[in-house]
Amino acid sequence: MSQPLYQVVYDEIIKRIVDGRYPPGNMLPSEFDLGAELGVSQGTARKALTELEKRKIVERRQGRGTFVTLRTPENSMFHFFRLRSPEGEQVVPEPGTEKVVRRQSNKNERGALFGNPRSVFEISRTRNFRGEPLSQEVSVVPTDLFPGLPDRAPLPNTLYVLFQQAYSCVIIWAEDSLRAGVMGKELAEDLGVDASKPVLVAERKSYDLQGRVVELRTSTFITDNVSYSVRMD
Amino acid sequence: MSQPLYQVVYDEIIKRIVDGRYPPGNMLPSEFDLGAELGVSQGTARKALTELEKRKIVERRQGRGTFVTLRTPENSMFHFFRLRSPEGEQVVPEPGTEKVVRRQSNKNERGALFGNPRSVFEISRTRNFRGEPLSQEVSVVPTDLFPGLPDRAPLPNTLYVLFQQAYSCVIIWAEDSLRAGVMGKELAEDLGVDASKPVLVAERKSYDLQGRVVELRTSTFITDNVSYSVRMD
DNA sequence: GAGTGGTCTAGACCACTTT
DNA sequence: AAGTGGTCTAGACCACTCC
Repeated sequence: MSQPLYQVVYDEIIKRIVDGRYPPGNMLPSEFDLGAELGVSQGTARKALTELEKRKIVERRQGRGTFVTLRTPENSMFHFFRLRSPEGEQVVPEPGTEKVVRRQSNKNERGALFGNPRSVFEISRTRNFRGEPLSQEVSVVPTDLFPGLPDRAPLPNTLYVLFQQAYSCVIIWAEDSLRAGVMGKELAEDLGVDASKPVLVAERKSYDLQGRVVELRTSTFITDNVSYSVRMD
Repeated sequence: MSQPLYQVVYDEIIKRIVDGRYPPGNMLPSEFDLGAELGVSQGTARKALTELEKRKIVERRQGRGTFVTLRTPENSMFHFFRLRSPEGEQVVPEPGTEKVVRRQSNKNERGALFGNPRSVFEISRTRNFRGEPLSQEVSVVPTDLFPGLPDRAPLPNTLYVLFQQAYSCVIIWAEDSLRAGVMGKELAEDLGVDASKPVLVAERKSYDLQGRVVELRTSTFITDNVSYSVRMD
């Protein structure tokens, strides 16, 4: 066989999630039913489901069933927002300002984003933590994938929840590139801090279920009271 | 049963690696032999081995066998050194200066490191990339775990290879806490750059096979020509 | 050809959740 | 009690590596 059977089952389930047959939060058929339907044994269906669980595409609970993962503010924060307080706790930032504009993409954005879009939405937001300025985040997404997005302002704290629930676009992984920099004059005014302040700059590419790059994000963090936590294993 | 059988098998294999019965690079018994010896089926032995492979404790290759992972400069770099060039390639730094001293631990180190050591080695090193200063790294390890370490100077580029091969201490995961900062006067002199330069500071805790914190490391990176890459999934 | 890991099956029983 | 995922077994065959 060119492709393992469990891979075929895996792909088929992804397809059904993408096309809406298994909507977010819904229960999938049992291992036996899925196996019977697709003509494989329970063990093979199980292996596909285990793989899907590892990538957090489904959630399984003994005695209950297997469910399509529903992005919530909690799990979205936990997976994609890596700031921790000095005590090691997850930082839950307070929303600050927000601005959404439609504009032409630049060459870099056009090359990186799915569909080489000429038109993008730019979502700029600031956040605070314990009353102090914490960050600015600028997300750039293709307008094609997210029609009417500016009308939804104010946007939720966690964009990826909106992407899944309103646009059936599920971010499953992302890559950050981190550098040190200085705040800069423009941003310093926005956040009300000194322009020479050192900041942590994170450039992110976000990938969805179908492997498409659907968001480019540049985050600027003030790391006086928080740190960006990375686990390597 | 209180503990799954495959977990018992997993723990037993770890034990055998730690006590030297399965030395680094050596081949383990086959799934069948391992199962027979421990009184479980091949499938159960397999599940334990798969778990060990996921955590990179063993490597498996079809037709060859299962081997205790041997830390090499290559895989050590790949797993624990996250700097990438602008083109996205792994950065291979050039060694700079090196200094190893024995000193008393401070309260923080004593509390965090395994065995609450009063005596530690401090390994300070600088690195360059493409001829430019890149980083300073200061590692702190208990003297008890690494006797005679200063005599081994110059140390290899990748400490973790030495830890495994000379001290049977296998680092399997680590956690970095990242912040932005400024270089500072002292370090600026060492590296020959401006003291006000923004830098990326990474504080690391490294854990070995037995779950012990065996190293605290503070790295200071100049991110003019590199970025610290993080994959979230 | 012998030995290894990789895939797949069929069936059993356990642990947990819901009705 | 019924239905789910979790563990475990025994056995088959395939794909790959090495001798």
